[in-house]
Amino acid sequence: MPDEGLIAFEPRKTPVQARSTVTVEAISEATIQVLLSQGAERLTTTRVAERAGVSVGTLYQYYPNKRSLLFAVLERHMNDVATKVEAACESACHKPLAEMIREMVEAFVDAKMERADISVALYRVAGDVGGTALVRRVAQRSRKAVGEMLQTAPDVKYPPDKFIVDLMLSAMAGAMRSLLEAGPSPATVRKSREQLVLLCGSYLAAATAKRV
Amino acid sequence: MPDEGLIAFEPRKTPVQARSTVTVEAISEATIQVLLSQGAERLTTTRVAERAGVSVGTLYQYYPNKRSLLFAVLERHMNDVATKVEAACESACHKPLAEMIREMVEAFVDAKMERADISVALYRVAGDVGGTALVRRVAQRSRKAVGEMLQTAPDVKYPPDKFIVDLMLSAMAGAMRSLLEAGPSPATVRKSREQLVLLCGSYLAAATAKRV
DNA sequence: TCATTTGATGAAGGATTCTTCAGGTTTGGA
DNA sequence: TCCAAACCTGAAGAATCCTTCATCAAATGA
Repeated sequence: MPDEGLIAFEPRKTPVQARSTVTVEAISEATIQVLLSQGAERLTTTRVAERAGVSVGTLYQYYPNKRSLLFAVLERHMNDVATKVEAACESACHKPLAEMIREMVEAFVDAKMERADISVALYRVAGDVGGTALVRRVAQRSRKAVGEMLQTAPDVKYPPDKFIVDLMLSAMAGAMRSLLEAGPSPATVRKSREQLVLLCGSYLAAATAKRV
Repeated sequence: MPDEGLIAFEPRKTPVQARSTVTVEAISEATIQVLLSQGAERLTTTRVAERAGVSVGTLYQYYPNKRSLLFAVLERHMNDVATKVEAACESACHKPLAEMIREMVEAFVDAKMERADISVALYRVAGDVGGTALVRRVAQRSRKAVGEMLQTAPDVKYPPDKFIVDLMLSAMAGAMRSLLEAGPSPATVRKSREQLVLLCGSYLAAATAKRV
């Protein structure tokens, strides 16, 4: 495993004036753009700064190094998605299983699509940057939320264990990734959303039908 | 999109003596090792050569550049997996749907696990190197094989369209990826294999139950 | 045996990249 | 108005990295 965690990831300085808040936001956005237009290999601190319309020095005032920049962008996006999934799970408690799954899946798909560009861009760096660790940590949040939601389903005899929920979520994420990377039309997205509901729904129905 | 295809990917020279065959194999293997131990960012032609026990010059005798090296390793692995899935599909023709799915899924899981290290290593470069394009091209082979297999199922009224097969395969691949990256125990692999059969099986059963 | 082809070497050129820092500009409040 | 804090700049040092090529070693087969 590549050494992770040995590098300072914390932001170096927090914006206090409005001016710098704009700058930091611009850098964040530029990171996505460069990632999309040039790829991870050609992503350079200088290039990001240029695209953001600031100098490299400015970038290093807020991020101690390149990895921390990528890490921060990745972290923000993943937290956004996880938060929305959690909210959906909360609001779907005590409903029938089928409805639960629908609301959860649709929240996930919508969250991803809201900033499809970010999602696609980040697939390119999730491997480095201690990405796998972060992905797992955030995935666990979703797993927990889904698990707790399922406990409250009136029509579920044997609530599935962590393992099953995990598998379902990773399958859903995998299908979503493949979809996003293909640059789908709105119609395709709608259809995929429906099919993902069916995929997760039929699996969970089968997996909760009898004791495992 | 990063510029792909503008670079020569073809091997520069094909081994003719036994000596060089060994060398090329060693380089290929060293690429995996470096990828696993150092990560994509720190993968260097010099480092790969060193690990392989040869000099950089030798590496460049067979691969015109770094990307072609990664591309070749990625391509070989994906073709291996796709070939095994195709074989499974062929042998499962005319059987009941449930059996088809089982054989296909198990072939996929086994193929991935056979060289789990390679699979994990390659997730780290699939984003660059024109990987997404390659992944899509190879995925299409599997999709075609699965689609044709399903045509012969005696208990399927409405054979699913490409779209559905695609979604199922990407979901399966996504779950498998998440599993592999977690470094699973043999027991976990067995259970996952079973659950993946259930996931794909219940989805396809649901998706072929009525006209879409 | 020996000439030809194949394979291997690794120092060095050329190009990028990450990161710093000394010095300048802008902002906000006293 | 004026000063201290916040913010920005971009040239340049130090470290890698990719790739080539002139040169040497091994194998092949006639």
